[in-house]
Amino acid sequence: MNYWLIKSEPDEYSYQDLAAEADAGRWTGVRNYAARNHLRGMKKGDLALFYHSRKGLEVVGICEAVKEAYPDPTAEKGDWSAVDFKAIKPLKKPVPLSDIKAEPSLQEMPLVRIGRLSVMPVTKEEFEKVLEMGETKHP
DNA sequence: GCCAACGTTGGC
DNA sequence: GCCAACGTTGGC
Repeated sequence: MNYWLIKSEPDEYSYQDLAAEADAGRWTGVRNYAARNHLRGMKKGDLALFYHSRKGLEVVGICEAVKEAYPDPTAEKGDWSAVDFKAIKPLKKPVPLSDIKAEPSLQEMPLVRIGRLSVMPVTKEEFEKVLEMGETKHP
């Protein structure tokens, strides 16, 4: 079991959009090699924090990988990957980036260190700490 | 809207 | 193969 954090601009694809999907939502559009390689490392059943970038700037919910990396159908050329996720549960209280930056145990997260990375691994400890800050128990 | 950080591209 | 220039992302 691995843990991840995925980012999306809520104007493009929000957690609410993912939660509204009948089955699972397709995570496409990654055009960054580091992020793509992380996508390919995901296994079915892995859990991910869903973060709203640009607008919101907060972790809003938890989702689960239900289909492992496959060729991104939105990529006209190049070697890119997509992963399917389903929403598990929203956080009772979204955890803003400012709180993550203020939490000493979360300073090593790529979210804090490498702002532009859109898919990143997080440790079990980091994952659970964010859930605790969002007052949601481990699903 | 601006600017910093990072990745990618292209000239040499 | 190096490095400068450019483009994109994302926080502020």
